[in-house]
Amino acid sequence: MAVTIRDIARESGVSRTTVSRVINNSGYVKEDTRKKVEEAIKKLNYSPNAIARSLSTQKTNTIGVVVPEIDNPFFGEIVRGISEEADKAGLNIILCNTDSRESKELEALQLLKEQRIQGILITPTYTEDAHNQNYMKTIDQSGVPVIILDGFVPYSGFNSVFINHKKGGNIATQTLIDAGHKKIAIINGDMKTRPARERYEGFLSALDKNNIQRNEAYEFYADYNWRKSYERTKEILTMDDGPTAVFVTSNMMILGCMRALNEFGKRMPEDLAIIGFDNVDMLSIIGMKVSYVYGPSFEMGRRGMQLLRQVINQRASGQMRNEKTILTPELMLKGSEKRI
Amino acid sequence: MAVTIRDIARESGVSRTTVSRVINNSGYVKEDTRKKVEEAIKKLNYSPNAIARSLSTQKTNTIGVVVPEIDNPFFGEIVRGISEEADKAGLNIILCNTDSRESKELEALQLLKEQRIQGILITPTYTEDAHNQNYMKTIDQSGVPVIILDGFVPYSGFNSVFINHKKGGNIATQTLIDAGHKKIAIINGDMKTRPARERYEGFLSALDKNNIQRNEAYEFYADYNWRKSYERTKEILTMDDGPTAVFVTSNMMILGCMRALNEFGKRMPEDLAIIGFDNVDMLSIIGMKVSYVYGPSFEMGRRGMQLLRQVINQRASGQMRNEKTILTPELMLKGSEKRI
DNA sequence: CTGAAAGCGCTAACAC
DNA sequence: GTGTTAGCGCTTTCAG
Repeated sequence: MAVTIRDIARESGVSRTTVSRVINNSGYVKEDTRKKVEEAIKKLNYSPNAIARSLSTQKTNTIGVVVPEIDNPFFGEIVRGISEEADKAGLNIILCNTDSRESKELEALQLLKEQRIQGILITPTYTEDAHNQNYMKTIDQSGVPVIILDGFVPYSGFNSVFINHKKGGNIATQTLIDAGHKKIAIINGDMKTRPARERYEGFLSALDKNNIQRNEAYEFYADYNWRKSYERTKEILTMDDGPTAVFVTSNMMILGCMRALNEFGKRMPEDLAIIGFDNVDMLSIIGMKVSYVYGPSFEMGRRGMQLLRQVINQRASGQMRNEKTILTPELMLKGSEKRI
Repeated sequence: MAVTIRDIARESGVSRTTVSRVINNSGYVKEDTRKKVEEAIKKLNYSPNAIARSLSTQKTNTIGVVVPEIDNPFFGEIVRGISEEADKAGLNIILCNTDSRESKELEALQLLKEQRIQGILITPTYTEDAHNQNYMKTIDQSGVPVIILDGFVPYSGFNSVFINHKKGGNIATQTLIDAGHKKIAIINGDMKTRPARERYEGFLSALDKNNIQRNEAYEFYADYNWRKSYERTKEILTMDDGPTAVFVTSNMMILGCMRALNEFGKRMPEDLAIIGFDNVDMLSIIGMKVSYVYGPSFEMGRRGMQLLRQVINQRASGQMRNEKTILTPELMLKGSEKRI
């Protein structure tokens, strides 16, 4: 059915070996024969079979990417970063979306293993039990490098790229302090997750450094969920002796916060100063100038892919180091953090 | 290096064929031998080589997905829809992101062809010249079904899934009319693109049906760009005898429109009634209740994948029909369309 | 410079 | 029920 290297060989009157040579630009081949072969290729509209090649060379030039929700721009940006870097290296991407479900994550891992990919980049779903993690460990040790992107605490044994959430939390909080605030609240995500814990640490360390007493009444949790953040913000707005500023630690939660402000007819920073985390540039577009600390998702994808390539090469030369890349978030000031 | 079917055969004292049978659950195999084989598989931690299988069966169980910008949630949702449906059918996805560049689109197509994927789902980049389109035609005719998602006018010969943009434009405009508006503007995207053209048609047809005179002074273009839409909206707000309502035909453009309203301290629908297109639910979250016509991106992905499976089956049985699925957008009312 | 031959890991008639 | 054998389409020694 499909035209193979054999057909090209026949058509151009050479051996399959020679055809292979011109396709891969390897070894010597007389200019004349090369011409003939190339003509045959064009004539028969031949395109090499990557599957057969992979089987023969034991290299698929394919990597696996596993994310929890591809329609969240945070992950979309990661994937774009990976893709950009993968293109440069001529690597294909098999994408697996897990809907944040452990079971699908495991399936994805198994599938990728069968596809004999050269490496895996994964943003793991938060999970209490260690099953998937162990499986990833097994894969990694069996020779397929696994790179963790923005993973949770337990994933410490892997090559990985992290965002420095603690630093980010620190920057955010310090920014509020620098603007003159002393009564500072936090609306944080699920403390079982790494980003939430670390952002919280950064928050505390900034308070501490500035000799501001920690106030538990100002510490809220909203589970990365906009509805809950909306509720928490309403609480804040109706407190006696409430905070003058609040650090809202994720993109979805800042939306809920804005909703509450709108509903109460409150303005920032006059009524409440705000600083966010993640990319909420969209709010700037519509004219709501919310300052935030940007967690570089695109960059994380790029660096993850670079790290993967590096690890592949290292292992090829028998090394087995453990690499961590840590990215520092960037402060984006828009005015919402200013002093009352 | 890696453990193969041969090792399992040796370990369990049967032939490779038998091992293959238990792996694929095909043919008869005595319960006893099955046990033995399964144990060996577990013991040696064997995982079948999908590449070898693909070569042997001439089926990769993989499809290609080509999108212009994976970090735009519109495409993220499409991919999620595809992914969900692909999982059901046990198909893998090779993802190609083109950054809206023709050249990368072509590369992606070539690459996918070499990977011997079973079909392609593509949201084509708008392009003046027909080169990529012809290439896709060639691929399609060579036996690899190509499905177009939300494509432009020229892609009429392909199996495809479209959103009924005309209907959407009509619904949006009719909604404004029903709310009592007669002076209705449109801020539209690039008229070289299919969605813009069709939404415009729908806009006109609604006016026409209600005997409202078309007013060219109320027709604006902003190229799917929020900045331009911001500028156009400012123009609208400062017009003598300006419109009382405006249909803004894309998600990014509605953001620019909101910016202008905010800046001018104008309210909707009192000062200007608004209706949007695409998914702008995020605005609702923060408390800006903008009505819109939702173009079902997730659904488009799902249906595209379903269509692909159907086409694959049809062709296997020698048929070659041309299928089009057309999805009707859904009206999401939030109040911004109400009468002055 | 070019070709013969073996092999990558698996499946699928076909025979036993 | 199970094994033998012949590929799938390509690369890669090794000879020549």
